[in-house]
Amino acid sequence: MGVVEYLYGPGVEETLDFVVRQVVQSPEKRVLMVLGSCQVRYQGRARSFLDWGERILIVKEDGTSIIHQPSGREPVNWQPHGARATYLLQDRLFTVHVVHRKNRERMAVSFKKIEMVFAARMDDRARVQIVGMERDIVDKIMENPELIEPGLRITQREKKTRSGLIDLFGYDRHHVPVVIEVKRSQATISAAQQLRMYVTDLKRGNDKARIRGILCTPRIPEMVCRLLDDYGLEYREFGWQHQLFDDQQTSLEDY
Amino acid sequence: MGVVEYLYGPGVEETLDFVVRQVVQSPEKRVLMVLGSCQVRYQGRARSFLDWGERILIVKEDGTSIIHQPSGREPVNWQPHGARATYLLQDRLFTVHVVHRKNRERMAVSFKKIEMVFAARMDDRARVQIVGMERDIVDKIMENPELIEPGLRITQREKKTRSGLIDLFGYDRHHVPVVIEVKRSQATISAAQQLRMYVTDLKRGNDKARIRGILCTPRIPEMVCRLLDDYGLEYREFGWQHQLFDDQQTSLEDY
DNA sequence: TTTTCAATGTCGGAT
DNA sequence: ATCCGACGTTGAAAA
Repeated sequence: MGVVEYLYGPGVEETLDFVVRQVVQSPEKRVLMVLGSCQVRYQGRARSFLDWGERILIVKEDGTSIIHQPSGREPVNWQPHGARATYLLQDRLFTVHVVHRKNRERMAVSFKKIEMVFAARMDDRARVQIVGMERDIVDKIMENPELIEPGLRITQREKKTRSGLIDLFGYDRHHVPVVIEVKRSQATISAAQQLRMYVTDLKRGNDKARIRGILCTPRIPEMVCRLLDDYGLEYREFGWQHQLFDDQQTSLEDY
Repeated sequence: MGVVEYLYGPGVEETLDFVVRQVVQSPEKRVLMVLGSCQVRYQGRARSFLDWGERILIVKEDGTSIIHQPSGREPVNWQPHGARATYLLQDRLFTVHVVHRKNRERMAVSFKKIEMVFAARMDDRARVQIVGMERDIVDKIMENPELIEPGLRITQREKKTRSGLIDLFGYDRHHVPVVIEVKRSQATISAAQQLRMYVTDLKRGNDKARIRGILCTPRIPEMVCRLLDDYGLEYREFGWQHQLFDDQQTSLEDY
């Protein structure tokens, strides 16, 4: 990080001065972090109030603002990118107003005590590379349709229907049309319905036509299974962990 | 915050020593934050790699670990609560291994340069109070069904069917059964399907029975509207912003 | 811009 | 523990 400026245990005036100098008036974008005791109000899609407590506030370069409590993955309050933060003293509290004009939302964070504040220019041009998403599973099936069943031919990917995009479309060994819907994690009721709708759509104007629907997913709850049955649809167990590579178990044991 | 200890620009050995003393061996749970240049690997439900860049790592009291880039609301890598962090030097890198045994997942963060590291005991017992969630809208309709239409009577909330819980159930002014599905934000295709399934379920064994289905939502896309039409279902515009209180616009204008 | 759908979704509640 | 649905979901891709 090119520059990291910070204050340890500053007063509210000192904090405001620091933020104005290091973030607001800085020629380069900076990420701001504040640790301290604060209260949070939010108004927008909903409305919320969070009483005093010790938290971490981060205001990012793109306006994203998040407030983290000492536990939990999700920020307790936030504004997404595109928001704008302004800083001021209000009733002897260091207050950050984060306004998202486009979304018509705003959040106000008021600190009565600041343990630490710091501003950093962060250089990060890397983007995370992920393997194991739905796209990868679809790729794998395209490549080798026999993974689903012998004789299966895939002819289209992301085939359009009136009700959305079909993941995979093709014909089985008896030339019966097959619709395949892929889910990377446990099958849901909604996935079953989605598949059903695709099949129904394709049958339009030819109601007695035989069209198979297959839901490919690593796991399926009882209820979803019943639903598929009711709709005359099928299910294939298909998890990327077994298909894409199978070294997960051993390497996890290392710890 | 009772205690906030920190180091500015420490070396990797110094960092490890600090973390062991302040976090691992601390009798009280602490939240750890590290700013610096790191690389991240993840393996579990999927697999990912993130090349060098300047980021913020937070390891919370409950094991939650998140890595934030200088923009975006979502952590670029993370582990949810229940994970456990261990700290070590590896190839002259300060490395944090976060392992989630239950989920069979792990994440490794390696720092080559640390700008700042600090550990804080955070006291936060407050929980956010939110108004404007689906529950609140359902409450409002329960209280005054006329908001939906004159003569409507609600008799059941969270009525069970074979395919799930119906938000609201009752009878209209002509004693026709009505199923109401509430969505706090824009209606989705899946919501329309859900409602349809509820109505179908209730008709079971009495297929010609008239049962109305109403989707209550503040906004509905064209396609969902068509779907509802196809299924013989209805839609009522119902946004909590107008119904629960109506001072949002004026107060947002203040900024 | 709007719509649609995936996500290492996370989280809470109910069974 | 599994299952189910909401979320101030966010984010990306396509229309």
